[in-house]
Amino acid sequence: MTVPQLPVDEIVAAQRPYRRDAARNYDALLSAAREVFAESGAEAPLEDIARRAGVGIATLYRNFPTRRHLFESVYADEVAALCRVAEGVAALEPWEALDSWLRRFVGYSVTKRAIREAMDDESDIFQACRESMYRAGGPLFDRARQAGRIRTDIDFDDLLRMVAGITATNFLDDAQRDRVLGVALDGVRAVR
Amino acid sequence: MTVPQLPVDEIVAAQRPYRRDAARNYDALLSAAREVFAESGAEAPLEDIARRAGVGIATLYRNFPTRRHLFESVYADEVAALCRVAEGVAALEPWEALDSWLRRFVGYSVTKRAIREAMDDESDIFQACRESMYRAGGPLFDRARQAGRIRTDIDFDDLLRMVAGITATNFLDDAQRDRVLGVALDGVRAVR
DNA sequence: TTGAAAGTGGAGGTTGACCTCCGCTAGAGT
DNA sequence: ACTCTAGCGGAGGTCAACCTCCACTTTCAA
Repeated sequence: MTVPQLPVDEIVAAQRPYRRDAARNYDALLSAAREVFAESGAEAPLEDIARRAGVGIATLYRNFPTRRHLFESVYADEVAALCRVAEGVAALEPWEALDSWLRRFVGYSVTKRAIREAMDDESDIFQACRESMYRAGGPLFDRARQAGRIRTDIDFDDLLRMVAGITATNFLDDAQRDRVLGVALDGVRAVR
Repeated sequence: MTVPQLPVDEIVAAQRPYRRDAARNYDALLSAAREVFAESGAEAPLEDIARRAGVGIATLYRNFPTRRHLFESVYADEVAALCRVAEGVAALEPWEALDSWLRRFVGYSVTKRAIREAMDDESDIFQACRESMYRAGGPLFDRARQAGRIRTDIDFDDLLRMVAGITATNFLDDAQRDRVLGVALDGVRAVR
């Protein structure tokens, strides 16, 4: 694979241990954490996560010295996946491409919701994530803007936060979330 | 005052104890809780809240048997305030009235952010809050819609959730939040 | 004014999450 | 195949939040 190496990917790769058993445990912990955080919120007992991963609590602490470290890794993992999606939609028509990428946020919002409150924008990992999002989605944004489909008084960061806020909110059902997101995005289109 | 009695007001009034010392402690606890939740998040130690209210921990538990009860009361208190605001803007031009009411959400979002994740839509209090919001803001919405200022494929619940999501999100500064909210609301206006 | 009833505070027992320690296991390199 | 080391598990000590209990204080209405 010749995927361009994004900041998140580097960080994720650097964290993953070398030995095969250790790497397996690391992966198991990461996906167990994603599930447990989504189900029980960001304050879920770390022991639950270790148990679900089929791993001792010590192994969890060895890989992720603090709850914060684990958070950041789960988050980085999801961001990386989201960035990969951006490549997949690059062939679409400008507004379509951006629009469909933004709508992918929904799938990742469960974890994000649980994670967000404990996350401050200052950490290195978070910076890397933000940077990655810019690289992945920024071109789509620029292209749509050049095509005249985006009003000029909004920037990419505005847009990201808007969508993040909406997708992280509870709705009655997915249809409502999509409808609301669509409405907000209509506001993003070029006026006139 | 001949303010129309909203569901929240009833519940808030019913909870407040009769005796003067008890009522004073109740109020102190409520505003201490609002502050502490805003500062330290929804998991803040209840003892911090009791201390800030200048009250024993037992008094807190007597008034609010569980953390959840306290949450709900703080939340109901804020909703009540927000509902009162809706009367104040009723004189404005239809879209202006709705728009300015929605923008008041921002002021109450700090607490809401801390509270939301622990809040499920099933509780009686939450239902009462929702009901109150409808009564307070629904007319503004209907009026704006009748004036042709709101697209017809969105309802009031959609709009509430959209704004709640955006206002509960972290932004670089207030200017960014306002800008993004404005963009989303442009989407809410009648298209064409 | 006074006494009954409602309310108060905070010490301390209980609970459960956190995280370390160390004897054991399994992978990597020769 | 063998060794040596990185990695493993989970028992149990530590710590902080929760919440109850009860002797004392305040309010209120008669």
